[in-house]
Amino acid sequence: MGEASESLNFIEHIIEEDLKNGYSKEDLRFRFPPEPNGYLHIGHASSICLNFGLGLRYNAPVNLRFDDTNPAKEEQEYVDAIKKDVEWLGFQWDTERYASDYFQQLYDWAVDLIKNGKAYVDSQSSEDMASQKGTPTQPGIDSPYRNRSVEENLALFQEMKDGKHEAGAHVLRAKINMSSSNMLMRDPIMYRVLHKAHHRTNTDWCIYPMYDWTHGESDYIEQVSHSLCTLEFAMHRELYDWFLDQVIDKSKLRPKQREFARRNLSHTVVSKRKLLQLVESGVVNGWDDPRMPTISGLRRRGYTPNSIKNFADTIGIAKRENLIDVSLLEFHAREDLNKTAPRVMGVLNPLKLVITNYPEDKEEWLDIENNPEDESAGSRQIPLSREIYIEQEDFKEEANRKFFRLKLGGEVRLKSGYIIKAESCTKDTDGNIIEVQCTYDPKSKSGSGTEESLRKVKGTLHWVSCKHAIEAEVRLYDRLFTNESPDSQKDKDFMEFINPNSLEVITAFVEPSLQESSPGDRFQFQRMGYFCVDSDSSGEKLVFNKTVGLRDTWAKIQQK
RNA sequence: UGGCCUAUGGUGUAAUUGGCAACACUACUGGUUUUGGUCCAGUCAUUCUAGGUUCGAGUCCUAGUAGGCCAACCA
Repeated sequence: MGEASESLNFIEHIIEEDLKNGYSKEDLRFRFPPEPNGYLHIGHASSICLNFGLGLRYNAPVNLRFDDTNPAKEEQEYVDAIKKDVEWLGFQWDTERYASDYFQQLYDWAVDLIKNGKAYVDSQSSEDMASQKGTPTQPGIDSPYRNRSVEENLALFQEMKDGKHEAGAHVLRAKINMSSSNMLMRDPIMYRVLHKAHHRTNTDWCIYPMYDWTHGESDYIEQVSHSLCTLEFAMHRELYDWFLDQVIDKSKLRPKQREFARRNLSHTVVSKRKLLQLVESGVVNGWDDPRMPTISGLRRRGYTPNSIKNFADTIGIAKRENLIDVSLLEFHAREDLNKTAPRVMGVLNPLKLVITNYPEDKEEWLDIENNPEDESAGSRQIPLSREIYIEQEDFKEEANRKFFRLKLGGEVRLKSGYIIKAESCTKDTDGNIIEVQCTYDPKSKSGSGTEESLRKVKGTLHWVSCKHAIEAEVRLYDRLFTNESPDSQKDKDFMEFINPNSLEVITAFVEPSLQESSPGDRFQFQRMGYFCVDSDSSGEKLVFNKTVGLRDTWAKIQQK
């Protein structure tokens, strides 16, 4: 596949530069390193596309590595969900790894560090250690335990490992520099005691390594060439390199960490912690609620893997702050679905329409194309009878010239059917229109080739035959937050911006062919938008999620 | 008061490394259309500011300004 444009992002420039300076292409290796403490979201999708995209571009292996060093938060459920999401996006990892695979190696290296006087056991409370840490503008002070003997450190660390100490009693710290301008270099913790079962190693360990000690060494073990992470880890790079220096064998490849800005999406939050909060507070119905910006939520909403990958490619990768408008994500959904989603008829807000000159007992099946964008999609038949449903907003008693739809005395075409003319309408006692009476021109049948069928009328309506229609639940979604950047408002919690109307459930009428649909199927409801069969759907009761509406020029005209 | 990072249309990303600021989205104009969809054509920028180097600066230099990040036994 030739890229239309050959513009490179800054990460690719770095790799190209490395290649130019003697790096062998065979040495390139990447990794996607999620922590299994939540579901993946659209921001992760961007990172997945970056890392796996690099793998594809350079024909290099990409590992899926679970950063599972904190059994207090991590669960197998998340591991499974993450694997499913990456696979669904269409990527294949080289090997499945776990940081926990390296616990023994990490431990052995830690012992080496102690022997080399590069690490020590600190036996203070976390409060005491925090108070000694200093501030960004003031240096910290040394721990009273900083100069313990190697023998004592070794013995204590062994006891920690053997479970002889309570959580919090001791930690292993790297001995670096308590007055570094980088707070992370002020003797960072490498290990803490934690009497918690781990989802993979169970109770084998009661000390667990910290992120900084684990991540770079894991990259080194896997011989990852370029370790890409988000900007908030930029300050960690110095420590990443320091830890690497302690164990590196010069004959092996030295991984390098580079940082990119996380992608923020408007009108939502992209943070596992905040998404968890939405789930636990019941604002949404789970991680895969179609309103969630999680990969599983987008999948259930009806997004395709392609739409998400194209989105990620389009927004690219850089180092500056950003807030990507959700309309760009929606564009990619439409773009992909337009080419692939079969068109069907579905009336969301039904208004009954009677064709008074259409025989009472007559019904006919009309040919209709499945997708005008895809000839090979073929056609199907839909039933017409004397009584049909049209969309409420498609009829007005009177309207100006800009209204192309049905009005009294006006004509309109029923999609793939006949031209009808509105003669009269019926209202209830409140003045609401409850029925429209029309006549049709029997010679105007679509595709019949008659002079009448070739007549141009301005409007075309979608419709379904009353007696053939099937009822379906349709879930309409709106943005989850009313603010475009809910979590960056000063003095306001993001929960204050929740849109109370983000979900609307209605009963619609859809064409009978949809009876055969199954969960995950995606359709375009003609003139309305893209819809996806929900996992709650069954033969008894069809349930559709609205993925995204069609572009609506008419709505814009009305606004003026 | 310290350190690190970043500034290009309303939004996101480019710019052959000093040579006509490009692509996509959004918005707005028109055209086509049996989806007010799709498709097609067009419009929308003092590259944060001020100086400097240069025939030539988004790119290099100097000084500012603005924003983000950094003190969890989280990752």
